[in-house]
Amino acid sequence: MVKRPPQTQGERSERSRQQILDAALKWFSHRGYGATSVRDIAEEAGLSKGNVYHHFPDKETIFRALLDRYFQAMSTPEFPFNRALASGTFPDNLEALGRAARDTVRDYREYVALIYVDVVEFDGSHVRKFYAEMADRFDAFLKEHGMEEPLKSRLQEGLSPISAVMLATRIFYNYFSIEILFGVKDHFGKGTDEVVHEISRILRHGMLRSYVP
Amino acid sequence: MVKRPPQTQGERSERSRQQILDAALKWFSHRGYGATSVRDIAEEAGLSKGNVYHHFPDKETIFRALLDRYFQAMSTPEFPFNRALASGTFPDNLEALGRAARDTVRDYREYVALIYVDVVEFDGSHVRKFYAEMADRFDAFLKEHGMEEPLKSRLQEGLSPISAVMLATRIFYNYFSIEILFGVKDHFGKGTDEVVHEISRILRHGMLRSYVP
DNA sequence: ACCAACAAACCGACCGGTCGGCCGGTAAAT
DNA sequence: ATTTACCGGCCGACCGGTCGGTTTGTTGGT
Repeated sequence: MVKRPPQTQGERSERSRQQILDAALKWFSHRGYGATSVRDIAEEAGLSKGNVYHHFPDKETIFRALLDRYFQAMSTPEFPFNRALASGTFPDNLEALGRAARDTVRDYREYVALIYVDVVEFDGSHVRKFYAEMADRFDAFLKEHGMEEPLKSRLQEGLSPISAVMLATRIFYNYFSIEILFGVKDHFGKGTDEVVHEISRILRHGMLRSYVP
Repeated sequence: MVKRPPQTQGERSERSRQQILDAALKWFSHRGYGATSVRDIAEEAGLSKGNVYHHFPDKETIFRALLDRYFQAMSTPEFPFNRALASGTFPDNLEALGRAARDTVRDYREYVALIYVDVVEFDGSHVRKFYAEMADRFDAFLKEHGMEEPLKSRLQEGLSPISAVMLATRIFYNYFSIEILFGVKDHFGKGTDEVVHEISRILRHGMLRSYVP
């Protein structure tokens, strides 16, 4: 006697919803929004087109739901990059942040592609808020973890902790976006680990030889 | 008696070609490849759809021609960023490079959007080569301008000039892509000029206070 | 009995690409 | 200098097929 899960209506409904979102993520991230048809999504999800419209009012709502999924995931403490940021002392953990950025882009590459889709086809209207609030989120994060003051005392005179963290975050995310999304291995002309180490060194101590003032 | 330019066939043909490319750039960069119709392009160019197919064998060739246009422009010495790189001493001219990156993204924002389109809808197949060869291009550029050795002697032990230039280039381009393409002003939480200055400082001397070893 | 979950038929608009043919510029033949 | 033959630029109709969204109807859990 197999234990058939009874599967209530609510469970079935939620399951279909997620199937639709998963299918839409796959298509939107590989063909863009406008070129993806609701038929493609329905077929990929194993449901009828009518059913898709039963769960979502229209195509754009599906797209927005996917970006919400992503931004919500990025805001939890369990998010790999946030874990890396919280578990070490910045900027001593720059190499770990680099690896976390790589893992993030690798695991969420389809969502990152969605950002490009939004910038092109929606003028960035769905992602703008997220990027505009990024600095404030890092600020709150540093304060919550009691990192701001100790970090500030280690930084160069007049350098804000937020700028330092933002800079490191952006360069690592950008590097691995090109490696993973663009499909370009070693575009700095050398291996990934070496690049992460070199970037970390430069961010910590600069590219110029130290000079005695 | 108005001096009507006689306009030979060849001139007319070239003019139509450019009108098609300009129209295609506008649509591809705002709606993506798949969601842009050849009718849109023809209408925007003031030509018939049949005529578009007289000048280009198919839709994808138009897209490729646009990316070629862009990459060709970026490879000339007259390109603003290349001029800035050639006209100062790296990394003393980081602020100038930052401004050149801003001007570039501003002037070529539609082409930058095309890169996102290619990554999403063509898996990056048309832009991959350009990014894969970027480090080599910078290497050749530095050698041609006799910058490599003097720069190397100023850099930290074991730091390659290419990595230094690549890092600076990527972070500035990325910063202004978010500002201009994503439409997010001051996403580091402070004004643009200040960010460029802060990034330049960090790249040159690091974020950490100097220490006596 | 009722309503959520689903499928399928359907709508008008639009898709990329092709086609036949018109028209004016170009050049060889006269 | 004129005629004639040709060619490239160009147009609009047309092809089979697909689009986002709606409507209608069936099924099955509650």
